[in-house]
Amino acid sequence: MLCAVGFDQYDRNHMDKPLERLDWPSLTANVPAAALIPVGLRNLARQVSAEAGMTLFRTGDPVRSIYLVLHGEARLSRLDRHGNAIILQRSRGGFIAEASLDIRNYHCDATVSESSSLLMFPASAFRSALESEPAFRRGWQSQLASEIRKLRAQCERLSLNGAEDRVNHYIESEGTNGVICLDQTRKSWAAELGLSHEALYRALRRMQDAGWLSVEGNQLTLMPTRRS
Amino acid sequence: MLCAVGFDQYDRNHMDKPLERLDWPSLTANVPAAALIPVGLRNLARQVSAEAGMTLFRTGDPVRSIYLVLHGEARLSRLDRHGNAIILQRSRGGFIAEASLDIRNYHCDATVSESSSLLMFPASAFRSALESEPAFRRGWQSQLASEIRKLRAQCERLSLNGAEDRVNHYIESEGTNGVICLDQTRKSWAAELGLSHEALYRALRRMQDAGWLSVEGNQLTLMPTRRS
DNA sequence: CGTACTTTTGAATCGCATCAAATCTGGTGG
DNA sequence: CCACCAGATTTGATGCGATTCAAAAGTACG
Repeated sequence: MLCAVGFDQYDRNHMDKPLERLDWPSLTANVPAAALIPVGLRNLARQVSAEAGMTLFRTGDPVRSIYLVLHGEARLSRLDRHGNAIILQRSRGGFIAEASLDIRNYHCDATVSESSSLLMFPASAFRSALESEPAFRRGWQSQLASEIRKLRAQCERLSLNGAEDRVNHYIESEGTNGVICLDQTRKSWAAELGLSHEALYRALRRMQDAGWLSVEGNQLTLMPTRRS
Repeated sequence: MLCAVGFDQYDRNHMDKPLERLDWPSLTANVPAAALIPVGLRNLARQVSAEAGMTLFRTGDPVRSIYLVLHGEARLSRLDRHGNAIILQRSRGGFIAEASLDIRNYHCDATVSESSSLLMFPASAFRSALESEPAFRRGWQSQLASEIRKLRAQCERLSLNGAEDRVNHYIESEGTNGVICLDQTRKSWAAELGLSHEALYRALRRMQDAGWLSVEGNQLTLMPTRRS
């Protein structure tokens, strides 16, 4: 399912929209991270499209570009010893693999999980802009710190024993006021929670039966009556 | 076991060594992160000592200081709904809670797990130094990125199902060439691995019996014969 | 020497992973 | 439009492994 060639080779043939057509102001409504990019760096961006399953880069590839997901979703993953992919990051409307900016080679694989459009920035120009643009740099540091907090929450969640506790923790930490609208399939969510999809289905069922959770399509609501 | 007052109040009575006595060059041998600190910021540091169990700050406290662990160990933790502490970070010879620099209030508790000495930097001066000192800023960004990679490895580990797989992953990713010297008790390590301490003991036993792991005190060695 | 904590082993229980299978869903091509 | 297909969703049955409770032995520290 994965593309056999790296994105750096592929995209030369598939760059579809000239960059001039990019409506930057309206872009930043859906992709707040785009607002950070200074104008000089914007002009060096290449806009690319990718189909589901395509590979952006692989473990060991040199870090030449920084990717910003405009629409769709990109994922960072690694294979465990049994060959199962473990998802390390999921980005919708933001950067992917921010932490690779200061290393030479990637430590993970990055793929696109649905039809997506992205911006690619040359890594060297990206680093220079961070040096010369204080506002950009502050925003970037803030992104890194925010990613750290998110990952700590993920670790906290994965160290909970029960499936129901993980669901509860996810909704409370990733949602707003006990409500969340899932942006992925349940199967994929199960993997993010470190559960088999069957275990997740059953946990959701139990929580509904206990009157603890309300499910309407992709919108999940924790009932205030039994919130911890 | 936790100290009833915040560290900001406590330390005024317990600052033991005048800062002048700090031997910065020799310090950086054990605490590489200290080498990043520009001289101007060094002079604003307060050196403090803390006994095992003392609290540095609590969830909700305003972020006034940045802590650097010189000797000993500091931990970032949160309580789950059952009242069990979950360790989110463990720092020996480095910064603690780096990601809190750009937020107003802490999201975790920080405690000292053994007799330790630390440096406290005023958060505002720390932020100014990051603005004005390019080398310091680069080092800091690199620290943040490194913390992200470490947390991703931790998430990857916690999403492995078997106890033996987690032990194996820990030694391979935190150790060097399949060898690691534990810097904590096994009980504490078990919690970091998301396991009960009994499960960890049994996993270690099974791995030894299988000739897969060699244990000599705190030094664990994965046998090359059966490395994945 | 006593105390608190870690280390270690045992036994019972519970929950999740796994395998299996049926249904539902969205998207594709005839 | 309908048939079809791949993948997601959902439920059931089974086994294993981790948690839990219990207890003994070892260890560090005052």
